[in-house]
Amino acid sequence: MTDRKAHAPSDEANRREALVRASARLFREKGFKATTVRDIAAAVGMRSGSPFYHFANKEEILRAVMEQGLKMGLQITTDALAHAPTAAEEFRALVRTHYGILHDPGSDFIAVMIYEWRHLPQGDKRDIIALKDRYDGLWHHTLSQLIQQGRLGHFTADKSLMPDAEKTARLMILGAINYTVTWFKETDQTNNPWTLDALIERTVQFFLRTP
Amino acid sequence: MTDRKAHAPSDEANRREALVRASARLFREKGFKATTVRDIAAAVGMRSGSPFYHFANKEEILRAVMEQGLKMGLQITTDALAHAPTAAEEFRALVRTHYGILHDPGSDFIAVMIYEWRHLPQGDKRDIIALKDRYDGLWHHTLSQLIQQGRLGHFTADKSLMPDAEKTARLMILGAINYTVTWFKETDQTNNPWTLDALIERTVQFFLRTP
DNA sequence: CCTACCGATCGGTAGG
DNA sequence: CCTACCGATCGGTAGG
Repeated sequence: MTDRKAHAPSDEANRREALVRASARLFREKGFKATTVRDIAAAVGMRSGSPFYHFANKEEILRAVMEQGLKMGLQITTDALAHAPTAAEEFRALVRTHYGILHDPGSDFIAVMIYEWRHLPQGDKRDIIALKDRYDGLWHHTLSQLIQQGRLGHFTADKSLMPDAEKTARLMILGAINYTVTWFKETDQTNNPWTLDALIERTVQFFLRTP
Repeated sequence: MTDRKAHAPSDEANRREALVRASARLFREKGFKATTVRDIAAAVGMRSGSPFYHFANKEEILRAVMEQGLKMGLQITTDALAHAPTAAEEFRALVRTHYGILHDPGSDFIAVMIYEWRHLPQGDKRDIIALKDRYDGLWHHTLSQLIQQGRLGHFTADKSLMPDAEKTARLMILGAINYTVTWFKETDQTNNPWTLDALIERTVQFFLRTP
């Protein structure tokens, strides 16, 4: 019954998806401005004008990269949290998952968001920020508990002196992890002590106080 | 005796300096690739071809921005450390000075280094890294003492389990501070609790354990 | 440091 | 999704 000559809707979606993934990798490697539409087209075997069949302009691709990154990030983080029995285990899951989002192969979307934020058109920023706020909410939930348990940060006992303790902790911890996009490269070298697993372990040990 | 028609060497140096400062601001605002040589020339009142009298190409300007930023950073940090009587006071001075390097008005050089590192030609990277290593050395000196005093990070008592404790602490703390270039904007709004001074205070309180 | 300019490249489009 | 193309812009240079 299906017309074999017509493309199924999923075909078009697949090509679009391929463009987004290739763009994410190129944007991360070379930057948004230094990546040409011709680079993107070539990466998926198209001619130079064809990406504009799927996207109105280059900025639309950037938006799609960030949107997909945040939606995937929200999904896998929610899943990871579901299996954590304690706040400390939640924290470990958050750190591990966030590092994965930044450094797993083929996962360039959030790194692009960090580096190329200023090239996103103003109007699109609002939508992306709304997604990012949901992601921050997951961290907020866990960090609040850990602070009340006195397991995060060297704040003074008097809570009134540090009303933004959770926000401070969140900005510092996520900042430290996000900044690894500028220097961390996983290598296959034997004896390299800075594997991704080691980085996760050291990060947790540095920030989380054992009771 | 001086020929009044000839430019003194300092005139040329002043124009070069103006180009570097204007470029730093533009590179930070728009990015290296999105900033045109015409933008830079216009910012100092030159015509489009004239920056090439001072620099061989656009990348040379980027290199000058980073080099000047690190040299200035080394200078003011060394000065700030000279007046700190204890390791804890050194830490406070390092945090305060580093935030100043990132957020003081007219101080865009290191922010550009963070964002535009990949656009620096390979050969230039080595020289800049050498300067950066000297800067890291200042932090290393202070952080090592604080770790031995047990005032930094939640490492286990057994030191052998965390041989890279100082490096971990340095990467996490400098990462957290450097990442503020992506979100921190000083505003004049009354009642805004996130002034630069508050950020410095919260950062120190978060990372440094009071004995 | 300016004038005048060049070759290359880029994002995007019309028509199929 | 391709072919063929355009207007605009860009880094950089020659000659003064």
